[in-house]
Amino acid sequence: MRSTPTLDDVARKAGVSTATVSRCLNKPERVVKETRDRVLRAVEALGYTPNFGARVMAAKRTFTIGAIIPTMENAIFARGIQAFQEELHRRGYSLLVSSTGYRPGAEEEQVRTLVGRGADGLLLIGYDRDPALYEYLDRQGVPALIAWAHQPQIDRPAIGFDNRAAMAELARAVLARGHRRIGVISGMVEGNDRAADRLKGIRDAVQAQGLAPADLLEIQTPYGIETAERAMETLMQATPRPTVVMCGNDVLAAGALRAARLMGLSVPQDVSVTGFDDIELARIVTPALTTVHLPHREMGTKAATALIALVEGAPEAPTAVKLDTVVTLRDSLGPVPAG
Amino acid sequence: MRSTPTLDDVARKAGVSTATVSRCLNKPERVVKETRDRVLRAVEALGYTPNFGARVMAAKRTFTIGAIIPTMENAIFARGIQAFQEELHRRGYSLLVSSTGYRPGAEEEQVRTLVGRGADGLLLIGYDRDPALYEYLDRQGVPALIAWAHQPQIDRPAIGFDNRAAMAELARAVLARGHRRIGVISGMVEGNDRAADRLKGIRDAVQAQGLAPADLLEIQTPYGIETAERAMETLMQATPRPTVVMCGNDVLAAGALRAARLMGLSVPQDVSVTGFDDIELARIVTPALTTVHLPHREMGTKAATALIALVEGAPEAPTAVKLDTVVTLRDSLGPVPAG
DNA sequence: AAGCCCAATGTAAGCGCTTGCACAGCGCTG
DNA sequence: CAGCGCTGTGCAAGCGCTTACATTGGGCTT
Repeated sequence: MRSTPTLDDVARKAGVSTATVSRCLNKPERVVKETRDRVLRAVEALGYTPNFGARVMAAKRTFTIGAIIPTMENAIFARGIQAFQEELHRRGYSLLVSSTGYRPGAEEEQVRTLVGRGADGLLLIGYDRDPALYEYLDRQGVPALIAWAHQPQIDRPAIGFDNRAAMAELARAVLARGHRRIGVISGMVEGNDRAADRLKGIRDAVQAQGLAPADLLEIQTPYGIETAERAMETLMQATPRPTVVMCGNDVLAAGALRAARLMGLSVPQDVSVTGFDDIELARIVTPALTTVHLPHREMGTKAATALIALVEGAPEAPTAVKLDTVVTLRDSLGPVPAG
Repeated sequence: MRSTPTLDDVARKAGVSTATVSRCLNKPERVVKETRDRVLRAVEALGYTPNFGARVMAAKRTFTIGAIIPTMENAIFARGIQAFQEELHRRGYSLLVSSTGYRPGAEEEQVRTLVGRGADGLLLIGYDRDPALYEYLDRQGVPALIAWAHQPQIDRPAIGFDNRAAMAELARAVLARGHRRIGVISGMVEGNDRAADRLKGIRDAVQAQGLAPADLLEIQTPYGIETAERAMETLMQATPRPTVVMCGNDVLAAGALRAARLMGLSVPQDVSVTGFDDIELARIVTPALTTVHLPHREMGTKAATALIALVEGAPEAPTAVKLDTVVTLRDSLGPVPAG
């Protein structure tokens, strides 16, 4: 049984040294065409594939990027990561994915694992994490790009959306329709700056309107249809009842919509509902969701480009990039009900 | 600047040899507790992480599994892969993901890339592919597990569902409600045995009922809400109009539902609609979808276990595993309309 | 024609880890 | 109490590749 051919085998077959073979494969321009052809023919004949481990060890590069996300089950991550992977692949990199399931502490462990595996760069979600982790990455010399968030005042390479401003804009649209009693179903904000920012955005707009914080009925709940249904039920029992429920994302909004239907409330006649993200779901539910559109695919693609630039030590360090969001009005938001 | 600690550093700090440290990490039972504790303390203190490349090279294992899926944007893959990754992580493996976007030929290239990167095993979707690819994998000694499909007559490790039987069962439920004029919106069957099997399942049931194939109005279309809407419009223009439209998956069904609404048809009074997969969507749309529930998470988890067993050369080669599916009746399927 | 430079290639030193083998020290057996 | 088998540890040889540095030899310059 002959085992997989090595560089040595190729070198011997082509009658050159291993160094030359290696150069042929990595910096072809440093080898004269004639030699190169001979080597490449030998590579072909032997069906040689470089041994990944050895290459990593010697070159200290893996052409692998790691991404740590909360979960692939949320369409927004799935979509962004999909685009990210496609672009990475186009550029010759592979993607190692890992998920935390929103478990605190899980991220740190995964960062270590991925760095240990030699990931050349990391894609991380949001800013919120132990500063020690950032130090660790700096010390290891592994560049990290923050995605799905954008905070210009923080000096870290990032690409994302201004969740706070976007949600504030949506809230203004809500206020403009006369709503003053506002229910909020937010995701858990701890360790999730996107959720926190969205909540802040609502408060910003409400305050700017001169309303008291008490006019805001806030509930925090883990993401999920069912949890949102429970939250909606609670909200609808308040007196006076909110005339609109703003949700931290579309999934929560879908749950709210469902709960409303089960309670016999029609949307938007009895109560309005808004979402955030504009995933496919938003257009499918009845009534269609008023939400904020986020260009997830564009973000994924640009994240790949930026991270590769970082990894390859591009001259100009990419900094915080903000992607535009669009408040998208659909049927789930109506004027405040009479009475 | 001190760089990353190595095995040597740990060994020196703990006052043992590198061999002992290595054993502590890999086969703890071969080291006496006292020594082990000392070593682990040193590991902790130094913040040591094994160097991946070196480990791969010495051990000839990467502890990396590759998965090639059509796209993460479909919830069924996202969910299954999420569970797959979680289990892999639990067992000390990492996941390299790659997607084909249903592009023919893309898979072969990705298989080569992943094998080149030293993936210890591969997760592939469905059976349908060039036999040369299987040969290549066999030659390279890289085990592959087929997921999301199950064909007992093919002797390959696989884990999935009997799409054909499951769809046939759903079709029988449809027929039992009196429907005889059946529209079908299927995914593209070429190179997609899941889609093909589901279509066959419908035909099986219809034939068993003694109906003519012409009673089936079939349309194939790429997966997507919009494409399904177009297909639904076409179907609804047929005379006589189908009284039920069976869709290849829930996403297509969601599109069909939407098109029906836009055409002013109510479901299930004017026309019934069924889906397949039972993703979240199915419970959210109005009316809720009658569909076939597939245990995607369970499949992902079991796939991880099975693939690791394969990789680690477990004595009993796992073979084709079939997971149970459940026809789930909801409001979108009603009796055949009168008249 | 000697001397130089440079391009093309070879030599060999690791990279950090795993693991087969050797060895020391112990408690038993006979 | 010699001899044995075990267990726990150390020694050191690679694993296959990249790359700094050394070597070679042809074409120029002067």
